[in-house]
Amino acid sequence: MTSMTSTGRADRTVTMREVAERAGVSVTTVSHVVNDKPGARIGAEARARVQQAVEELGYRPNVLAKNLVQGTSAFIGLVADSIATTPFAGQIIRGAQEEAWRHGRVLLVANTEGDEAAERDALAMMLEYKVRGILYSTWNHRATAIPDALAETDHVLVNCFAPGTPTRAVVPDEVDGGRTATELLLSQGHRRIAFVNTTSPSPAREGRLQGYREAHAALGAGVDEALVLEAAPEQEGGYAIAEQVLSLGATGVFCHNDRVAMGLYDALRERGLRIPGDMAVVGFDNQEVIAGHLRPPLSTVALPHYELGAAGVRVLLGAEEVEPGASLRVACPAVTRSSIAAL
Amino acid sequence: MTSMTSTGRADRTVTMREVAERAGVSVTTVSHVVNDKPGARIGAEARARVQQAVEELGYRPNVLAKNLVQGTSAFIGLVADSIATTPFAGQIIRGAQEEAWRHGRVLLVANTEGDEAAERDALAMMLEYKVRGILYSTWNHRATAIPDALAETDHVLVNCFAPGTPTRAVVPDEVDGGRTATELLLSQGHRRIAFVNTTSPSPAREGRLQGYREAHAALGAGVDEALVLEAAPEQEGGYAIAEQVLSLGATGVFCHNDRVAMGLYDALRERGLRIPGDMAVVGFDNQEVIAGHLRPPLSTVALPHYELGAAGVRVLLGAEEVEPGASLRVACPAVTRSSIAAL
DNA sequence: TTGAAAGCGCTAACAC
DNA sequence: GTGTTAGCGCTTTCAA
Repeated sequence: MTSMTSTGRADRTVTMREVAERAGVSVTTVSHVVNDKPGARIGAEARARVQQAVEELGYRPNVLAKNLVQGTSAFIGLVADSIATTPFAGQIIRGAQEEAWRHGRVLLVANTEGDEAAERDALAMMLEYKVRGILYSTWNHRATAIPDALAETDHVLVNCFAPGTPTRAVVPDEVDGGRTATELLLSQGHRRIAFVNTTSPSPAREGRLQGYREAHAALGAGVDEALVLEAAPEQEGGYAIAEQVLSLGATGVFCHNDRVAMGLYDALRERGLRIPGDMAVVGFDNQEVIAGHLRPPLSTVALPHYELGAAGVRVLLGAEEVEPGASLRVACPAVTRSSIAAL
Repeated sequence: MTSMTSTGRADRTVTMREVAERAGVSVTTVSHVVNDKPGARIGAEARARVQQAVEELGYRPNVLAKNLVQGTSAFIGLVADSIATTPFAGQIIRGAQEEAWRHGRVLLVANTEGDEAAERDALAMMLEYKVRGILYSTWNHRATAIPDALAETDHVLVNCFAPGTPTRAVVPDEVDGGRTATELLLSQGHRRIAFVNTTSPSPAREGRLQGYREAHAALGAGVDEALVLEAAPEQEGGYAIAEQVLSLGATGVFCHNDRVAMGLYDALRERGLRIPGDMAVVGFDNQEVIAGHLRPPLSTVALPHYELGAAGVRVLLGAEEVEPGASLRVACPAVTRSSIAAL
């Protein structure tokens, strides 16, 4: 047992040489045993002595030294523009983190909160740590310009894309999501489905609308363009749009996101209307705290953040193929709860 | 300019020796210039040549090599039990991340999602990277047992504590929080304040109740024990407890958390009651998506997750002093919105 | 089956 | 002012 300080820290760092000495073998042998080198003929007796020495000394290999000699690090960098604002970034990080781990890699995370200097510093740091590659992610799906430093290493964009560059990206399939959300309502017999889209231009806005149209088209049903509304993508927007939705005679609503749905819930309730009886509601995002706990729980479509992060790592490591300049589109699965009923 | 592959990766790694050669100086000189060594007498001319060479070659120092020779790494490990379940863990990570950065350190994050094997692996990994120390955190404030491997390096607990050990911890000040929440109501003249506590035993449960009592005591006001209720710490619990709160003749409620408050909102609204007119409501946690957007926006008390992470780093680095076995208590600030009105 | 030795990229004496 | 040199802890030929 090594001695400890009052706060419990082991004060000496055990090296391979010490293990070798105690086991009475060379460092080469220790290296072979510790790394379980295939094709290394080590006597059972020597191996045992090494293992015992490792145990007794509490030896931990120094990965930094190993990386240095091998010329490769196991690091993957992830720069996120915001881990504060939403729980979304957390899921991207988690997905990347776990997938990296599965491949024996370690994630170096930096959040820039949109600050350019912070971003530059973060990238420099990652490059100095000789990362295997960098994942550049944004919390909301959008087009972005990529910083120059990224070019110094392999990189993949996550939840964003850089039009007109050869950069590979992994993004949510908004069209698929819009279609899925609409189908949730169509499949229950609804035919007058209002779509409360967001007012801010974005891939989500265009994509989900297209999905809404496609879902109708697939059924040979037409879309009454009057049913396509717009509101600020927040509770307040959903609350304010209720009147219009009602006046249009819709029996179901597809909201741009869960927060809009939450606001709509409030407005409907104030009018004494019931969900899903008087109005079926579908959200988007699957923001747990909201969707899972509204009354009634909200049926919605999930933004696949975890999967985005995980796929990003796979693309970076070449485990998943994506053409230069292309985007891998990840499906947005339906999450059925109880805010929809058959018409 | 170094040549690039189709995906934009620089394919060669430039070393200090190459910079030295191109600048026509020794590596020592390069090292001095690059690190801006204090007390290094370098001629203006040589310095300029080095800087130019660095620029032209696109040289990036190899931190791993530097760490190796200096015997110290700039890594700090953070193991979190859950970055998935709540947005809270994200804030702890962010706080730790940014504070570490301020001290020139890099955070190595691992999330275990409660899995023991994952935790063991994560700790082993961090130890192998020769971290300066480890932050061990949980998403909710609670007592915890600490894994043996932690003893191998300096460590600090964040949002949890290990009773009966010399481990230092950083936790939210629940008593302060409970007092703050109660005072929000008391200061508006409310005297019959119901407290919907959680049913699960925890520091939060005991602490907030104590704070509730202290706030009353400070005013010389007694506490009617009948006003202290309990409910499952979720929307559903808040919804179900409404009847009791009302029957007690309370004019204000302090809810164990924002989700309980959200459920209570629903129940009050169903009865045609208005907030804050008919009932003033205070939550706890300051869970943005909820508290900031309920109708009316919820006054609450914030759990200082960011600050917990940041303080953890400071304690670990010795920038903030904490006795072995002691806990640093971080205040829970009030966040005033519009769910309270003067009586 | 095992060991000696070179060297990864860098820093830090110490010499010039 | 600037260069030489000896490692940091490890892997990896190559030889024994």
